[in-house]
Amino acid sequence: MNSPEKRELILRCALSLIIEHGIHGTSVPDVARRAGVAAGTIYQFFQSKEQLIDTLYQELKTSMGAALLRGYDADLPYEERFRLIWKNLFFHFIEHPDEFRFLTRYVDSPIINETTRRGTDEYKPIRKLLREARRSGAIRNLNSEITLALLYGSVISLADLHLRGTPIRGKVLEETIRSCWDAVRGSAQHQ
Amino acid sequence: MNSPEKRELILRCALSLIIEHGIHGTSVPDVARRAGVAAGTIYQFFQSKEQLIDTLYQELKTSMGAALLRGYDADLPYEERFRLIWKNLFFHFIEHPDEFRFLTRYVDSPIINETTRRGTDEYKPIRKLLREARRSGAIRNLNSEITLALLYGSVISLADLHLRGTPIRGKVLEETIRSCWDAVRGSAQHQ
Amino acid sequence: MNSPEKRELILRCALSLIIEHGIHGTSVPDVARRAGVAAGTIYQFFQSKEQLIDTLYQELKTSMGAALLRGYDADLPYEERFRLIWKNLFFHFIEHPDEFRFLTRYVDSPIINETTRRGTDEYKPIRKLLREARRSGAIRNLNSEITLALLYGSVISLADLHLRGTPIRGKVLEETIRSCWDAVRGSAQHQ
Amino acid sequence: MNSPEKRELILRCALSLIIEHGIHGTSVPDVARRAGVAAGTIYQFFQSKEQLIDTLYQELKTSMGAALLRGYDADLPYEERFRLIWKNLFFHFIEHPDEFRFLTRYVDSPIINETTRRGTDEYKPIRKLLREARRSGAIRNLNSEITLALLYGSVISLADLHLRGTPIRGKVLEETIRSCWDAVRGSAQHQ
DNA sequence: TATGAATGAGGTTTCATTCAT
DNA sequence: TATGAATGAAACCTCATTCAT
Repeated sequence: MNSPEKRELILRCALSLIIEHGIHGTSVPDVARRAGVAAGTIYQFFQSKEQLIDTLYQELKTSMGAALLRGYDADLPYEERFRLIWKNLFFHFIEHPDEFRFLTRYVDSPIINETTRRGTDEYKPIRKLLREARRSGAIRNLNSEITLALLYGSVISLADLHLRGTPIRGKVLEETIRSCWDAVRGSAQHQ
Repeated sequence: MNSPEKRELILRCALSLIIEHGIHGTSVPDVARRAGVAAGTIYQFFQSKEQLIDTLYQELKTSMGAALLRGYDADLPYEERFRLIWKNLFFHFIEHPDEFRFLTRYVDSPIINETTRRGTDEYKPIRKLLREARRSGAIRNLNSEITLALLYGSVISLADLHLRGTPIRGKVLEETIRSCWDAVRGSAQHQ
Repeated sequence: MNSPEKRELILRCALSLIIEHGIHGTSVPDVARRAGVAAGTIYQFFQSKEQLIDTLYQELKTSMGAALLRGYDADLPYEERFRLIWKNLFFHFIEHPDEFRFLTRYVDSPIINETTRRGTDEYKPIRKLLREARRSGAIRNLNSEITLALLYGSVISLADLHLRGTPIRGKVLEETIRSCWDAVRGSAQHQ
Repeated sequence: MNSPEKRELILRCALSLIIEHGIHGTSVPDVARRAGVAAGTIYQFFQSKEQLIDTLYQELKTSMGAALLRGYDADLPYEERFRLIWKNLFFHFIEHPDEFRFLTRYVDSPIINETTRRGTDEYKPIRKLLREARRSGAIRNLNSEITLALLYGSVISLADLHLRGTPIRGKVLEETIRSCWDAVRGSAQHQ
């Protein structure tokens, strides 16, 4: 196993342990044991436990940011783009539950470095989309930050519900997305 | 200062420290120092640090549950009731930012006892309201769990936004609530 | 309840708790709870936990010393006196198991004050008896300290056995005492 | 220094400190200091202070059990076997005073795990010897448990006396052993 | 580069003791 | 005199981190 693979393995094992027992309940030797390496080896890749967690946070956020824009096409109608992003985020979350839990649980944690948390703005393209749509009158005349919060909040909330055992798929999923779109669009004209 | 007051003080100091430094970053002596008592005194009121945190969680959840239904009147139209609850929750959160942060940050934390977390169902009256409204055709034909998630998720998300510096009040607040109501109501008939 | 009675109650409760959980496992509040007094009250009678235990040790040793000589009569033959003392000690121990356990378990404990442990010599009359008997040729020609150790060791050992469930009474007890007497007397002439 | 050696060192240092200051008066850092290791190191070898003490008890009991039977030969006459065992135990105790103190002081302590205390029966071969000797008429017709208690009690008692400054050796030792043998043998026939 | 035994600072918790009531 | 809440020193123990191998 080469170095990048080992690094990834350590991060994955840290993630699963943290989801199970919390950051506080996960020791470096625990991570080492699950990854099948020595505790010291972890310090070949990460300066400290904190930095490992920071790195994990960054990578998961980047991964989410990439998923967000999968198949994005600026030529599609606003509603289609909204639906695409909503679904990209939703499916990314429910297909990677540990990443979802980690990102939402620790987003505000003092354990995550302030600069890491700010990091890059994963939602930049969405902000742009929302600003354009608003200007064009395609969606409700609301501050884009608010619209983004409504969008993001609804996905988080429903992914959580799904993972807790209320399945959201098929027609229910479609109706749910329509509901979110109604919130965003308001009584604005259709494109 | 009598005993219940001291107990409350300890809980309040624990809350503020946990918001600042996380549970992990808050030691019992830290809490004691801020509360102006000896470390041992905390163990007069709580069996352990864990139980202190559990108690905090329970009390904040109960307090939120009470705020939720302030002024609730089953004779009001559905939309009014929805607006009332939305605002109750929103104002409770933005007026008690630490409680808000604590409840949302640690809802899923392994630090919170499983039985404590389940506890009583604060949202029971809302579930009932949503079920009735759905049956009567006043809102979108969506599983009440989903509607509740949309409602709760939007409040969380917007309270968070507000506390991060994007003020939501006045007309913006009204439009935001209308947006959430649109999501819930869908194309259903007005009452 | 007057003061001396309360003092005795505290000592008795301390004794029973110490036998159950050890000195280390018995806290002053524990003793207070069992005695039905406040923790602070114990400090009206004893300067410290250590001094309470010292006092307990002293009183139990004095009580044992008194039991030892019950019915002693210097005019009796040596064997009779030996039998009397052996039985006095044996019955005192098996009738007061907690006192027995405490005295034997903590005789050498660093918890007991050195001066307390030395204290008065409970065995003085016995030493005298053994010296006389030895001089008179009635018992084996062995250092009285050794004879005393043999006597005391055998009682301890058999009281322990009895309390652990091997009953020593009736003819068995008689034969056992005879055995001890044989050890002490040796091939010396009968009186 | 390799691991087993370090483990043994820790046990030996714990033993000497416990004899000096009691279990309660011996802290884990104390043991670490005397052993020249860090406090945390002790937890590499033992799960807890309690388990360290349990282990110590077990090892000393095993060591005593081994000493007991040194040179044992079932072909020797009963008296010789009795003398051998008596001396084995006596010399083991006076040559390892700390082990002797520890074993006798804590045999009944609630600190020692119940299962540890029961453990293996170190005296099994002696019980067998005593039963045989009794059946063959070589010793007094007394329950073997009682005879064992007399034997064990006398050794304990005399080792204690010796260690307190009354030397028992040479002719005195011989006479003392004869005394114990007289107690056991009674008026039974010589072999 | 990888190991894992060792470290020791710092955590939680206990409990003998005090003192205002 | 009696109380028991409060104290805070000191206990046990964990675990992020280091470093000789």
